[in-house]
Amino acid sequence: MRTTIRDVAHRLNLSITTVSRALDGYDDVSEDTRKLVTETAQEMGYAPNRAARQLRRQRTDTIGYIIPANSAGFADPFFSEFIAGLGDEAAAHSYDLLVSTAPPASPIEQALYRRWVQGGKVDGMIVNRICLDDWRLEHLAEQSVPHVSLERSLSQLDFIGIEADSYNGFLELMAYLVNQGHRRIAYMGASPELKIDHDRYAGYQAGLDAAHIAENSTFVARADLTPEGGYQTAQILLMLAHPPTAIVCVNDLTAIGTMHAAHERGLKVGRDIAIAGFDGIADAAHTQPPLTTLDQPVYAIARRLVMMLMALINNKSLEERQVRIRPKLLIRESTGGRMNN
Amino acid sequence: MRTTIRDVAHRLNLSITTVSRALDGYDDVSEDTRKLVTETAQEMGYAPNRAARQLRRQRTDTIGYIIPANSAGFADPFFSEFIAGLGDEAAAHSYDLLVSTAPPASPIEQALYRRWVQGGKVDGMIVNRICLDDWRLEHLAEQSVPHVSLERSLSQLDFIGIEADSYNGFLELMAYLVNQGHRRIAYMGASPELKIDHDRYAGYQAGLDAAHIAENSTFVARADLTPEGGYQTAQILLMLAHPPTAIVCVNDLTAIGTMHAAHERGLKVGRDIAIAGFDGIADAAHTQPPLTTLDQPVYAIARRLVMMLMALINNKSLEERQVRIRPKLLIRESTGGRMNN
DNA sequence: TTGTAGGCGTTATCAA
DNA sequence: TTGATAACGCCTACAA
Repeated sequence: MRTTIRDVAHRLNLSITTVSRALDGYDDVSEDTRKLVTETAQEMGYAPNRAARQLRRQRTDTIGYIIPANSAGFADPFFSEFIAGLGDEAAAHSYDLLVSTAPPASPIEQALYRRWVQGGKVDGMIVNRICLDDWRLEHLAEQSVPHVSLERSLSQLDFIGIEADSYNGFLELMAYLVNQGHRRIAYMGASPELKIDHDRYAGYQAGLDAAHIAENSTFVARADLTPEGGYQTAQILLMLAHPPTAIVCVNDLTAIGTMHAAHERGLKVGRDIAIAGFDGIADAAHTQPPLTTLDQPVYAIARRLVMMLMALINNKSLEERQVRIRPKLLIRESTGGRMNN
Repeated sequence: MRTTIRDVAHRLNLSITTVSRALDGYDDVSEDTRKLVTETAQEMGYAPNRAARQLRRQRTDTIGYIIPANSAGFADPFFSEFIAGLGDEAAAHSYDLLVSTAPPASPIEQALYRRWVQGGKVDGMIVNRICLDDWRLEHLAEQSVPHVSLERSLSQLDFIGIEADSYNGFLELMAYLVNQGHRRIAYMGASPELKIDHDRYAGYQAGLDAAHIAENSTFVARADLTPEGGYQTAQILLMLAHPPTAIVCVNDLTAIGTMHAAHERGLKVGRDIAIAGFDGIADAAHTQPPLTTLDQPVYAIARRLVMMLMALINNKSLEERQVRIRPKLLIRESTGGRMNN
């Protein structure tokens, strides 16, 4: 049996009330008593039972995040960085982070939401990998569960969270490539239901438009955000009779796979073909050649999301309900340039 | 207010006892009642309050894992894969996974353990990145909290978990390199307190020994498991008057940084220098050139760890308390070979 | 400054 | 087959 507050109280011949208040820092307890209590509690290895506290306080001091894992054994550094950010910021508020994985829109995911949200296992949720039409956001809004998201859905009335300005990021990237002389630029995206694909594709199109280049449908391909998917799909693009001279990818992992495919066909990336990604994962700086990418501060974004969620949960006012972050174009050798970084 | 079991009972003019038992699948409740209850509960969106259930049952159906994050903004794909494995297997047992991050052996980490373990927030713990002398394992054993670990410490009396056979893996890798004609082989490790560094370094030494090569202390370097660290540290090795012709790295990220440094000095990896890693992260197959590595099935290991922990928590018997996994040598172009994969 | 007592929502024991 | 009732450990009005 673990030590409870009763044990501590009993040892000191005090009431549990006094012990409770001493430990919680109420000011209606004498300094001597407080000191005695905290020391004894420490010594006995007492820590308040979380379940009991939760039941009583009607809050869990826990937030939840479900990793949208499509395939078993996936491994996007984006998530380790994201989770590290969530965990660190949560810990800074003495909150815990509950994590699970579930394929998007699967029954597993729905069961999890039920268990966590209806069962009061979490006080709020973090959501990402948003779809244009996303049941999770609707569900959470309906249940009035505090939540923040990275990216927003179209149906969302009152969006609270952060979004990357993918559109303008891609526009900038496209302008850069056009400026380098590229006219045959391909887009390697992800599932078109994803908000990020939607935005980045739109940025791609706008970039073509601005340069008065007609869109070529054979230059639009979609993979699954993994290096493997990028590798496979890039092969198709590269086998075209008139292949592209540049490929912009929806994320870094896809770009890494794409580079691999290009190398394999004997192309020198950065000279024979330009390839760029999105995310700015740590690896991207160390690929060969280093990868041009639209860098977004994933760790900082995660922390900021938790800060926003904390405010929401505790009914604090939010200075900004919707934060827009412009990714930073890091030009490296994979697109031939050496302008910075 | 969320719907409670009372609401359901009230709506059906039944006692909460009956509702509880109907939902939990006891057989002393009539089929009609059960059907009625489950349907109504579903319709009302009832899910049992977790805190109350935990308090009553004295178990949380939750396991914990603390990511040993040394630096902010780290991002090792090892962890996303590991966490995905933990989450998936936990979910398969209807368990939840509580995650946090803390620098190893920091006060933050200790406070977390206190909150989770003493506070009964988790039923068991997963531990990895084991140090030769690891306070976490001692603490958990002392408190008799169920736990399993990836790797073991020296002080551990009764180790339950999985360990990679790093020693023999490195031995095999060294034999391969020697066989390729390498005599000047460097070791790029991590903190020597880590069990993985200890084992892999020992394997490196044994490999030298077997080939009757004297150890050269300038060929032993240590980084911090990141690409950045590998990059920095490799520069030192490569600037030696007589640099190594091969570098074996303690993990893939370090190897990626090392490759970067080599490229930067104009070396063609796989021809002018051989570089190998450990882990088998997905990226490793798509680096340029593809990275030779000792592949360990991280996702499967994570799942297996949770299975073992489940057995421990539920007092089931464990067929194997200590599992040893031999990593698989994947020879790719970064060491010049093309033998497989 | 300290103590008494009620209840958070469940599950389990016992009685009907 | 069902229902009343007592905990689980904690916090907090209220009383002393």
